[in-house]
Amino acid sequence: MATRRPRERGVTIEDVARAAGVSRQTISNALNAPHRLKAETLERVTALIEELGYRPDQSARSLKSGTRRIIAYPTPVDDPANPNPLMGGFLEAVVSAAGESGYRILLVRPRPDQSQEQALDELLAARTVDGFLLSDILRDDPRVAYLTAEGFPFAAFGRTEPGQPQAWVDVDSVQAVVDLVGLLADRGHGEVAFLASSSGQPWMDDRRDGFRAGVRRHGLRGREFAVPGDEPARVVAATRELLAGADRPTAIVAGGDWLALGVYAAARAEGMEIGRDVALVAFDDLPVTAFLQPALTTVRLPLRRIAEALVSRLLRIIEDGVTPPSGLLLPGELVVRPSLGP
Amino acid sequence: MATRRPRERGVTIEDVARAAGVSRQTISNALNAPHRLKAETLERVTALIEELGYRPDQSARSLKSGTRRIIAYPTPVDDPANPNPLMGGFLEAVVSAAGESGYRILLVRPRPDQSQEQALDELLAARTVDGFLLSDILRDDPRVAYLTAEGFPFAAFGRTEPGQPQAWVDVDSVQAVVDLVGLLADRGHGEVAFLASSSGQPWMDDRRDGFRAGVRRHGLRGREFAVPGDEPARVVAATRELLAGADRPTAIVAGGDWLALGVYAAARAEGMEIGRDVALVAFDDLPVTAFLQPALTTVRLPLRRIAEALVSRLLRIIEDGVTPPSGLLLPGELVVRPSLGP
DNA sequence: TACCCTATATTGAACGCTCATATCCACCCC
DNA sequence: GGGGTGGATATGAGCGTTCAATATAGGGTA
Repeated sequence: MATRRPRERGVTIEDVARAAGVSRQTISNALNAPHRLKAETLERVTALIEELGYRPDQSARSLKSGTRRIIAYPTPVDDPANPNPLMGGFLEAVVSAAGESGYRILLVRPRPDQSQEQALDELLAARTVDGFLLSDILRDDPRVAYLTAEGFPFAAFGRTEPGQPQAWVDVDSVQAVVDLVGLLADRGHGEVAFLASSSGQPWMDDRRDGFRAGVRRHGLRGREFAVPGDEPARVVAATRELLAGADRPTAIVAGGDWLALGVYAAARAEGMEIGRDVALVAFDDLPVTAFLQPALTTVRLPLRRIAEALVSRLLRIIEDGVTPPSGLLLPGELVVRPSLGP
Repeated sequence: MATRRPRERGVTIEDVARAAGVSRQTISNALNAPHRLKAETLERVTALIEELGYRPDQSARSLKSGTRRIIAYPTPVDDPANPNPLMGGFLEAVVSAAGESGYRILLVRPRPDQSQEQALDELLAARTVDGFLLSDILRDDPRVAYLTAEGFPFAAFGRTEPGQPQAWVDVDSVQAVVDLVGLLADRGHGEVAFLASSSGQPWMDDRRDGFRAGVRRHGLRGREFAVPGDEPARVVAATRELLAGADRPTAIVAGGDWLALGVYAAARAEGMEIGRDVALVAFDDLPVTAFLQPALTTVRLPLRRIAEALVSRLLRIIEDGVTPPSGLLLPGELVVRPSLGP
């Protein structure tokens, strides 16, 4: 471990107290309980705090109060071949929502030699953070199990198991896909296909379930195709096969916009036109799809609301010790565009 | 402010000391200066630490040592119409690189009523972090000016001014674009156009400079077009105009892959084919471009190396007080694909 | 034997803050 | 005038750690 230069100490509460001719506690009160001070004292002290640029040391405050005002977010591993373009926006929303309440977001990632639980444990045991925000929740997620066992505050983007704290927020993907299928049924499609990637993203299951439910509800004939992996070449190849087949569906529900991009490419290669020869609907509303012609009908995730709900639920647990009795399911927003056909 | 339940205190150094029948300091040494203990004692204490699950409280440690082992990263504002899909990968690389040395990344964002400097100041004055990692550096960036004035450690992804600390890392975009233009010159193009967005991203200037230098070097005729903003519709419209014009260029250098997406769409609309009717090269290597046909020639950013260099420079400053004498310019990686033409 | 040096372990203080408690003072009531 | 009341401020302690200073023993050296 390298030599560490202790950082030059800043102005402390003692400095301000001396300068103001009052005690430490009065300064502390000026910041934490202003109503306890005489108006005149408060004004004088506040001016002095401002002038000296005093800010309470976060570590000292934390040590005493046991509270860090920091939330940890284990960053999902980002597949370089299919990065999540919504990550930036989601993080931004989370950081803003947390910031409103004076909390900050700490990014975490297990070291190569560490399990996910170990990485969480390190923060938890060292009392570095007040709670965790989890995303990309798996069935039987080990992180959820661990935090539940420790009784440590967390909120999850994605559903937790029945026995666990229901501090989750999720998008009602099932309903959203049912609605998408409904749009297709309205336009007279009878033969629809679902395109999934088999690379095991947890959310794909819900979307598939939504497809099945939608097909059943509207009495359509539904088939399911799995693309092995997310690489564009494979997606395009698999989709071309689907489009070139004899029993070609009249409409495709893609499990995500990323897959839909492959459908556009495949259709072009096969000399077909989306919206005319085959209808296409998808999920995620990735901004890049705005370059597609015709524009893609898809489902937009309410990222801002998700972030706000996650943070507010987590803070309820941290600050008031109240765990929500049930999860929160937010609706996806249908964005109807011409790929749906006439 | 809401009532705060102090978190249940964990096992402290005192607990371990009592259990081991030694003093606090011995436990502290076992972790921070193991060589000072007799082998036998060390073993016994280490086992006990493990058994009791003791982890030094980060706040207490910070309070005493003045060091936080946390680096702040002000999250760039993400334009929802053109989010940065590389953000996730960059953050991941930064988090990993910092994690290697035991540092964590704290995300920051000014509150609506705050300036950027104020947001930094809040962390700096409250001694919440040891240093800053900045990206999207502007000319005369106020954050750089502020941190320089405070003498506070920072490293920047993007160049700082001559008078300021040269703790920056950047991609040699100028050289990369010169190389791109070289590729076009090799293939006999004489009439090339540069497509920039005028929404003021700081990196666009370098790319434009690279274009100018490349054109000069290779004796080509170069024109420049500015797209007003990043919205796909505008990009496509502007590009169509360019392609439909009488003096259409034979090759286009797009200032970024995002703009190149618009060129593909425009070419299709105009009945042209990229690589045959017009050559196209761009910058960023966004993963989505893998769906484009023909594939795009572009420049890949060495994000992992950038992240590692940034973190190692920052830690040098924080831990050893050594500011690098000059910035680090990393080469972009040319990725040649068929959009370049035969 | 006296002295110093090294290896190992302990003790007291301090980091900067906030909590709980104590003090002071003016005022009011009977 | 004794005693209570309440507002404003001060004091002491302690959060969990590490640093500096100090103790103790054993061994080598003069």
